[in-house]
Amino acid sequence: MDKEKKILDTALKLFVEFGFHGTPTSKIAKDAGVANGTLFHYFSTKETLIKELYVSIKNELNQILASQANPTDSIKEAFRKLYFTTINWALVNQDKFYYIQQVHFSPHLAQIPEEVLHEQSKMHITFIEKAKASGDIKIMPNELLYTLVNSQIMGIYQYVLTQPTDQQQDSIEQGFEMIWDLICSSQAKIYE
Amino acid sequence: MDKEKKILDTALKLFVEFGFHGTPTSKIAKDAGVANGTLFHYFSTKETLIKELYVSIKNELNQILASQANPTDSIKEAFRKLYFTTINWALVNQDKFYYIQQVHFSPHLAQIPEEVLHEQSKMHITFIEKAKASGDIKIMPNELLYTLVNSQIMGIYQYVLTQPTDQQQDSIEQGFEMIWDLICSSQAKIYE
DNA sequence: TAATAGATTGACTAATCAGTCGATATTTAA
DNA sequence: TTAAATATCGACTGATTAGTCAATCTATTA
Repeated sequence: MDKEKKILDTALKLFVEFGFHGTPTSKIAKDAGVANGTLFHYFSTKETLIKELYVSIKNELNQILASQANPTDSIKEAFRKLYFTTINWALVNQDKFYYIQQVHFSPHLAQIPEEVLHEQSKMHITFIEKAKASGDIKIMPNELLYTLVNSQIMGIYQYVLTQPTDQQQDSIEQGFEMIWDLICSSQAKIYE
Repeated sequence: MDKEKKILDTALKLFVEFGFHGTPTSKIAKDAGVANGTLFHYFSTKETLIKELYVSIKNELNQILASQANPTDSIKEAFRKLYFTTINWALVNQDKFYYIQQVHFSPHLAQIPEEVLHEQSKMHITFIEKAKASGDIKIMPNELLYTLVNSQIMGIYQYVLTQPTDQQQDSIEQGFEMIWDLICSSQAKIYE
């Protein structure tokens, strides 16, 4: 297996379990089955490793979301896909989803260039603008809409985690109706 | 000034800015104006300091919320107070609010005993049960309600942070209408 | 006053860890 | 086949840091 990838995988597992501080690079290398120096051959510093792991995970999710997009979908359908795909991806990749938050609430986030972060949310912002233009969505600032949807997804995800597997999809569905109700314009609702 | 409190205040500031790893105990002691040994007199380990800081902050917020509670308030009014007080407290105490999330997405959370965490959310859970019994709130699991409200508060808070001060209260108000709309029973809505 | 307990100090240490480096192996390209 | 480039190794180091400790100071109490 590709050693660079092995290092990333191992780092993810250890960072999530023991935190950044609690994970020495030597342990990452050892668990990944590579020499100490090899880790620094691929990632010049520990900080670089932390950042590149973050970016690779965000890219993975974004690529999956992009692959689902279908121009002929209605706004609601498109939004539904975004929501379901994200939550289900998070359920299958709990470590990765957790790691995103872990970086988000750490000083490492400030080390990631603004343009990289912007690149990550670009797709969502474009979608939001399209949705608003369609009139299916309440008039509100883009930022607010983005933040609300994000936090709702976080909330539902966290709740679903506490549930038995066979009830999860129902809850996700309910969560979708709620958030859609929250953001769709009442006008659109009437004619729905 | 009380040295123990000075240490906690300094630790908060440094942890938020530089993270747990990036903040040596020696720097906390120095910035707090106490000797190295004094820090360990009050907090036997760095881990203890991290945990006690978390608990003290949560307690502070909970006490403020409890002091606002008024038994004669309607459910909506009581919920409104909870929501407004939390967000406004968060705006005034951004470091503390951030620190709560920082601990939440770190391995340190697992070090805090279940009973302490439960104690922290007890008030909210009691309120949720009262609200549900009143019929003003949609029928849904306590956990879901709790998580949804929490994440909605996080979302609104984060959005409000990006806004100029003079528009913040309006946004918080709008956010309240949204979340109330999300959780109040349609039956109660009709007779409102 | 004398005695006890707690608070405070800062130099010190044992351990850890991020990152280096020179040597060796492997792959690629000419 | 040869040469250059890249990958891999792991012992090593310089710096850092959590936590200790014996000594001193301060407050309380009998």
